Amino acid sequence: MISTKGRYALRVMLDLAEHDGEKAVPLKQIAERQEISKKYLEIIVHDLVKGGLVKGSIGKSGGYMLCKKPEEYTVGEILEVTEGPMNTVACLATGANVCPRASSCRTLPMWTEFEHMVHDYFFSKKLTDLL
Amino acid sequence: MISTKGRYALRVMLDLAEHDGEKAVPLKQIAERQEISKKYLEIIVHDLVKGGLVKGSIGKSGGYMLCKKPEEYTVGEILEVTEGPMNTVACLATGANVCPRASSCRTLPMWTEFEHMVHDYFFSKKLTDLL
DNA sequence: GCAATTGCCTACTATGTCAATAGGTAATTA
DNA sequence: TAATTACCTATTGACATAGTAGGCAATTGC
Repeated sequence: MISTKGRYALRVMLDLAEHDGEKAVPLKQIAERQEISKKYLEIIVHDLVKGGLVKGSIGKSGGYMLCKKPEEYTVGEILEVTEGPMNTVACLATGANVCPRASSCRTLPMWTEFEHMVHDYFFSKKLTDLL
Repeated sequence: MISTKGRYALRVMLDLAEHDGEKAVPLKQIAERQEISKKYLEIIVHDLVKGGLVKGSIGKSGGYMLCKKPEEYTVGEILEVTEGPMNTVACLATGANVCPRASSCRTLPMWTEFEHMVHDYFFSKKLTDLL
C-alpha cells in the first residue's frame, strides 16, 4: 500500500517539473495547485530535501527547485525517499533479522520475485513518463 | 506491504496441501510445524473458512481440510481472503469516494497499471507453484 | 456414557504507523 | 525594515497490526 506521503511527494515533484525554470517555487503555490495542506507538504518536502532530490531557498522569492533535470528522476527514488525502502514483506525488510526458516521456506522465493518486480517497475518508470 | 496474516495464511494452505488426504489436519499440528502461535492461527484460519477456502470439523480427530484440489487455489485468492482486497493506493480502493482530481491526475494511470500488475501476479500464481 | 480433543466465539491489549495540525524561529530579499 | 519563505519540534486522533486470554460447544475414540 502506497501511503499519501509517497503519492503527494510524486505530485510535488511533478508540479516542480512542470514549473521548472530559473525561479524557485514556493510551497504555498504547490499546496494551492495540488489542493494539499501546506503544513503536511512541509513534512514531505523535507524528506525530499533530505534525500537530495530538491533544494530549498529561504526568504522572499524563495521556494523549492529540482536538483536534477526532470527526466533524470525515477518514480522509485521519489517513493523510497519519502516512504522508506520498498519492502513488501517483513522477512525481506532491510535490516530484518534473518528468519531461521528462510532456507526451507516455501513462500520466500515468491516474495523475493515479487519484490524485484515491484522494484523494477518503479525504478524503470521516469518522472517525466507521467507528464 | 503484505502482513503476517496473509503470509501465515499461505503457509497454512501449503501445509494443508502437503497433508492433503482423507483425514482432517488439526490446527495444533500446523501450528507446531509452522512454528506459529496456534491462537493467532485461529484468527487466520477463521478467515479462510469464512472465505470458503477450507472447512473445519469439530471434535476428536477433527481439524481442517481443503475445499478444492490444491492446484485449484491461486495465491491471490488466499491473500485477498485474509488481507482484504488488494489495494495498493487509496484512490483506487474498493468503495473509496472518487477523487475529484481523478480525471486530470497525472499519477492515477500509473497506479492503475501498477495495481493490475500486482493483481495479475498473485492471481496467476497457483498455490502448487510454491510446493 | 465419558473424557479428551478440537473448532469456534468474544473480548482485550500493546505497539506502531498514518495523516495531519499547531506554533514558532531564522534567513533572505524586495 | 517588513514581508515572505523555508525550517524545526511537538502533539494528536484514528486506525491497523500482531497478537493474547479464556471459555463454550460439538464430536468421537475408548
